[in-house]
Amino acid sequence: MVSIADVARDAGVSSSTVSYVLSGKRSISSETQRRVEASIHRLGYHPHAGARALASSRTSVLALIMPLRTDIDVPVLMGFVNSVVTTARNYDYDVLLLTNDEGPAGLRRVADSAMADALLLMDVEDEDSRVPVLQSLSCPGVLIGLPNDPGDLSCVDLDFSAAAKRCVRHLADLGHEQVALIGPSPVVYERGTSFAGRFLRGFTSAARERGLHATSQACLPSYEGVRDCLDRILTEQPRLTGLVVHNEAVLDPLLSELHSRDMRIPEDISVVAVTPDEMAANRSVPLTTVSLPSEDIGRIAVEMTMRELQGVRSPEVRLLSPRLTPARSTAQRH
Amino acid sequence: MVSIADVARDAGVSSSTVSYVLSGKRSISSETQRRVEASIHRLGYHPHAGARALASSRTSVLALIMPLRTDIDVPVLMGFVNSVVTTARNYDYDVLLLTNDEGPAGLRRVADSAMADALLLMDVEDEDSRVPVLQSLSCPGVLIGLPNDPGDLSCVDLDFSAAAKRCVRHLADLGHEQVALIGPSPVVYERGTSFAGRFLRGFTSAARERGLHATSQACLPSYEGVRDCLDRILTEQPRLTGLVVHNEAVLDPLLSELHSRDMRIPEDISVVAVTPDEMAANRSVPLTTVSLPSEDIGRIAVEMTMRELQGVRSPEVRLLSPRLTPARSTAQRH
DNA sequence: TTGAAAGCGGTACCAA
DNA sequence: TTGGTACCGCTTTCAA
Repeated sequence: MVSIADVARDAGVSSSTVSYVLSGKRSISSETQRRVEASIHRLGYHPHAGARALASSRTSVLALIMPLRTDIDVPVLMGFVNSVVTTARNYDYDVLLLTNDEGPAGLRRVADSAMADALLLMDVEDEDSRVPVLQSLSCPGVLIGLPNDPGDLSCVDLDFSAAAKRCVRHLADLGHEQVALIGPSPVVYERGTSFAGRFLRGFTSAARERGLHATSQACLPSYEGVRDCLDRILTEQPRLTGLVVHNEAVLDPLLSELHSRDMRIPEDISVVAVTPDEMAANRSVPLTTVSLPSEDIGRIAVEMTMRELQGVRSPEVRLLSPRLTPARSTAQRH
Repeated sequence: MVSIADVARDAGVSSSTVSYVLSGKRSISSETQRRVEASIHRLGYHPHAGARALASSRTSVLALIMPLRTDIDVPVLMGFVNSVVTTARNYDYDVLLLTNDEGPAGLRRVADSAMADALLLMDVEDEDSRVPVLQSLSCPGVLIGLPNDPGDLSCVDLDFSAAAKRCVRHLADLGHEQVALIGPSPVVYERGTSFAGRFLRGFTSAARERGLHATSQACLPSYEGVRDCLDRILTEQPRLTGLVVHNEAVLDPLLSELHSRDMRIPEDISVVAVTPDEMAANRSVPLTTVSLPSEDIGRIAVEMTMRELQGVRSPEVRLLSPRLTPARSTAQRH
C-alpha cells in the first residue's frame, strides 16, 4: 500500500506537506506543489480512508437508508438512490446503503461507529420511530419525505397535497363533477406512510373546495385489485367521469381494465396520474400526469446535507411544487 | 464519542482486554467478559470503524458497483441490490454503493483507499474493461454476470443460454414450429451486455437443434417499439405461433398489442417470458415464465465474496439453472 | 488470564 | 514556506 510517507519521501518533502498539498489548507510553493502532485500521480497514491477518518473525524460518506419493501414503487426508489449517489460523488462523497431492517438501532450503529458523516432516510412515516433517534444523534440527518413532526431535521419531498389539488382542479376545470382517487395499497395507508396521507387529504379538500362529489379507494397492485377497486368506486359513483391515480403499479392494469369495460379514455372517463416522467409517455394512452421528480428530490436531499455538513444549520422543509403535464387522457366532460 | 478506553476504564480492565472480548481472539475469564459486556452495553459503545480499519486492514464493507442506465431492468437491478445488502448484513458487512460513471478508475480509488474489502460488479459486458483492473487489484472481486474472460474472478448469473433453450424446447414440445425472440433494446446488444448475447445464442442453437424456424429482434421499450418489432417479425414469419420475450419492460405493451391485433394468447400465439417471479403473476394473462432469480444471485455473490475473504481462493463460475413455470400463456399449437 | 505499548496512516498544531 | 510530532481509536505482539 502506498502511504503518505512514501509520497513524501519520493517528493523529498515531509508528510505534513503532502497532507497540506492534498487539503489545500496552507499555501505551498508552486515548485513543491508540482513535485508532490507528480509523486502522488506516479505512485498512484490514494489516502487511506480509515486513517483519514480517524485523524479528521470525517468520513466523506453519506448513509442512505432504504426501505426493504415490496409494496413500494421501485422505479421511484431507484430514482432516489441513483440521484443521491450521483450527486454525492459530485461533492466527493460516497454512499453507504443500508436497509431499514435494523430499525432505529441501525442508525445509531452507523453514526456511533463513525461510518458516515450524515444520514438520509427514505420512506418516512407520519410517526416515524427513526426520527427522534436521528435527532438524538450527533450527525446531521435529512429526510426524503415528511413526518408529522420533523423537529429540526431538514426534509424534502414532492408537495403531495398540492399535487392532489392540482389533479382535482384540472379535472374540475374540465367540467368533471364526479371524481375518484385510486390510491396506493391499503398497507401503505395503514403504516402511515407520509406521502399517501398527504395526497389523500389534498384530494379530499380540493374536491370539497370545488364542490365535486369525490371518493377514494386504496388499491392492491394487481389486475384483480384494480377490478375490485373500480367496482367499489363505480357502485358508489355510477356517473364517475374523472379518475386520479396515485399508484404507479396499477396504471397498466387500470388502462386495460377500463378498456375491457368499454370505458373510453378520455371520451367516457378522464385519467390523471402521479408518476415519474420517464414512465408517463409509454402507455397505451398518453397520460396527463403530475410528475414525481425523484431525481430532483434526491439531489436536493444531498445538497441540504452538504449545507449542514458545512455547518450551516438552517433546517428546512422543502416541498416541491407539482407540475402537471396535460395529455390525451384528460378532456372536457361530455 | 465513547472509545474503547472509556469502556476499559468503566469495566476496570485494559483496553486490549476489551478488544479481545469483542474479537474473541483470546480466552477471557467469564467474570471479566461479563463486566466488559455490561460496560459496552451501558455506555452504548460502538467501535470506531475508521480506527478499526486502520489497525486491522479490514473494513467490513463491500463495494457494489451499479450501472447508471435507463435501458436496464430496474426491478431486477433492485433485486440484486436488496439481496446483496441484506445478505451482507448477515455477515456483519455493510455495502458501499457506487455507480459506474467513474469507470475502472472508481474501482481503483475504492480499493486503494481501503474503503472496502471486496468489490461486486453488476451489468458485466463481454469485454468489460473493469475486469482486468479488478484482477490487478489487491482485493477480491466477484462478478454478477459473465464476461468472455473472467480470468480468476468468481462469477454468478442465471444460465441465460440454458434459459433460452428451456423456452425454445418448451414451445417445441408443444408443437410450435415458428418461433421468435423479442430481445432487449438494441443498445443492450451493441454494448455487448453479457446476458443478452448468451440468451440469443442459446435461443438460436436450441431452435436449430429442434428444427424450428426462428428469428429474433431487439426491441425498444415502448408501445411503438413493440409494434415495430412485431411488424418485422410477422413480415418474416407470417405463420408465427410462439414468442419468447427476454425484455421485461415490453411485456405489458406486447400483451396489449397482441390483443389489439386479435392474436389471442394462447389460441393464436404462445408467449413465454424471462422475468422475476414477483412480476410474472400480475399480467393480464398469467405468463409462462423462466424466472430471473435476482435474490438468489445477489445472495450467492455475497457468499462467494465471503469465502474469498476467508482466504478460500477457489474462483468459480456459477450459472444457475433456469426454472420454467408453465401457465396459461403457452399451449399446444392448434 | 491479563496489561503495556507499538504501530496502522493520516491531520493539524507548534515551531522554525 | 516548510518540518516535526502528538494524537485520532483500535489491533495485536510481547511480557508478565
